[in-house]
Amino acid sequence: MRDELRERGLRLTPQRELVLTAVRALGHATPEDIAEYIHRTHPSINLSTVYRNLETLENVGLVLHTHLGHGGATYHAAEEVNHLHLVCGKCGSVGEAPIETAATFVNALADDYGFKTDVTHFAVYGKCTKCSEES
Amino acid sequence: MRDELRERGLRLTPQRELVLTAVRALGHATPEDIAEYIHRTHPSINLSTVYRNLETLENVGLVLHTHLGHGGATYHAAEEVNHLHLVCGKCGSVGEAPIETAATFVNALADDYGFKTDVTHFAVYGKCTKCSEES
DNA sequence: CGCTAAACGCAAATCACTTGCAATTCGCGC
DNA sequence: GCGCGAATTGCAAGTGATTTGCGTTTAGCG
Repeated sequence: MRDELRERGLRLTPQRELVLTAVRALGHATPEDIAEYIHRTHPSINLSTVYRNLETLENVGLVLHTHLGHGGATYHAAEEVNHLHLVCGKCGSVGEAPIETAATFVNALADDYGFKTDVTHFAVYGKCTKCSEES
Repeated sequence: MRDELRERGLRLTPQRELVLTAVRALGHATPEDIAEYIHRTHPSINLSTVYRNLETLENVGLVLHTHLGHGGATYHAAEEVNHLHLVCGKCGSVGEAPIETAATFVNALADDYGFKTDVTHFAVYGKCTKCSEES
């Protein structure tokens, strides 16, 4: 990590390391979640520092974000993002499905429209099993 | 339209009609776009009125919204939403593809995970033809 | 060590909506 | 037609999430 940063003239600060650790520990996490998590052990870290570091780490490629709901983005460690997100519009739950499920769909878009899909960046929206049964 | 509204105890105000007209005229439009469009002919309409009417019209089923980018939602007339949205993360362009393209994908999610996908609500994210060629 | 650009903390600013409220107006009933 | 109550509007203030300006601190090359 230190090297990946230094290559781009960036520094490895304690705060930056904490943000990455938090992202890795939390899975799907909003900037707020991440800040709160870090606060438990390091109360002095500033929310804007968390935002700035998420951006930096994303540029370097160590984390990335996905849009799961109407609200804000959620961040993931780069090596963890190997699934689709299935967001339920009713109960808000976030399910997962292997990327391969979308393989033929992605290929069709590539072949017919020249569009290279990044299926992990946006959520797949709909209704989960539970909510479908209920209503 | 008047009737669809009245059935629910709602009124047909000039502003409400303007909002629907604007949505139909604009295609993919943010609330801001819609307000601006209406402002050209009716400068006195308030932004919050636009937001409130979009919500109302959405409840009635005359319009609906989709999440295309990092920013806000974009609204469509209900009868126009018969396509997927292909959002380019680089140039921001919004392409379209017929819903059927996703049919097998949607079925796979339904069969394997019991998840009922609404493919129009969120965008498909990736890189468009042009941007793929360039970089 | 010393220095300088990168990164921080903090407070204020911005953005995209949302809400409270008093004034207006639609549209059913007379 | 006219009145009246509830729906709707305009305006201004309020949120929640994120960004930005800036003076201070600090990582890390030399």
